[in-house]
Amino acid sequence: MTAWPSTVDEAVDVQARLAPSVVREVPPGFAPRTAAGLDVAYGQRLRAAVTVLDLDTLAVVDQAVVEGEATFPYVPGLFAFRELPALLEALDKLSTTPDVLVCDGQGLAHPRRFGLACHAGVLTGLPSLGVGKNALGAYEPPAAERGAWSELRDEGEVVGRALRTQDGVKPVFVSIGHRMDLDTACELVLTLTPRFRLPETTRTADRLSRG
DNA sequence: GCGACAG
DNA sequence: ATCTTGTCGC
Repeated sequence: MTAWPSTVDEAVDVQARLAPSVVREVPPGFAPRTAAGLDVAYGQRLRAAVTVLDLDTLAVVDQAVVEGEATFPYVPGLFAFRELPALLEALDKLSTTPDVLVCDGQGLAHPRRFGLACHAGVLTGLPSLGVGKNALGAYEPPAAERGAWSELRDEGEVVGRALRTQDGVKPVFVSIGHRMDLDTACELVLTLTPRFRLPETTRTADRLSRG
């Protein structure tokens, strides 16, 4: 439907126009049974992968891969325009609809409050959240135990959390995408990290994207 | 002006 | 993101 922008200015405009659509709360009775992991790998071409995990067993119950050309350069703050087109195609190829999208990157923790996770959520209408390996905003290191967290702030505003998913390892940076709240997002991330720093959704999608 | 800057 | 071997630790 909507064409993807090809310039930085157009992309920034798209973010400004879509940002007000973000819903910062979970749908009534939200009780996700599956979660999707989204990731993209780059080689000669890009490979977008989506895996769908059962939240009880963390087993992969569905997956899809799409290959394509990178149509937008990597520009901090405009990450979604590089990865989202292919990721949406992969989501379309799934035989099931996941209850929540777990994105590899930021959601609300973004200069214009519209990172990849927000963009993915708004365009699909699905609840979503972002888990970044690096932060955009400022934070104080959370306590060393798994489950400990501290606020991620940008320009004085709380935009996410630095969440420790394993004892003594670097925290991940969680922010809401769409139809989501921070408590629920962190709860989900902890469910998805029984053993490693990164969510199983991200890990399985990452493996799939590399073949 | 300079550095920092999700993946 | 990607270029890349061995190595330390559970």
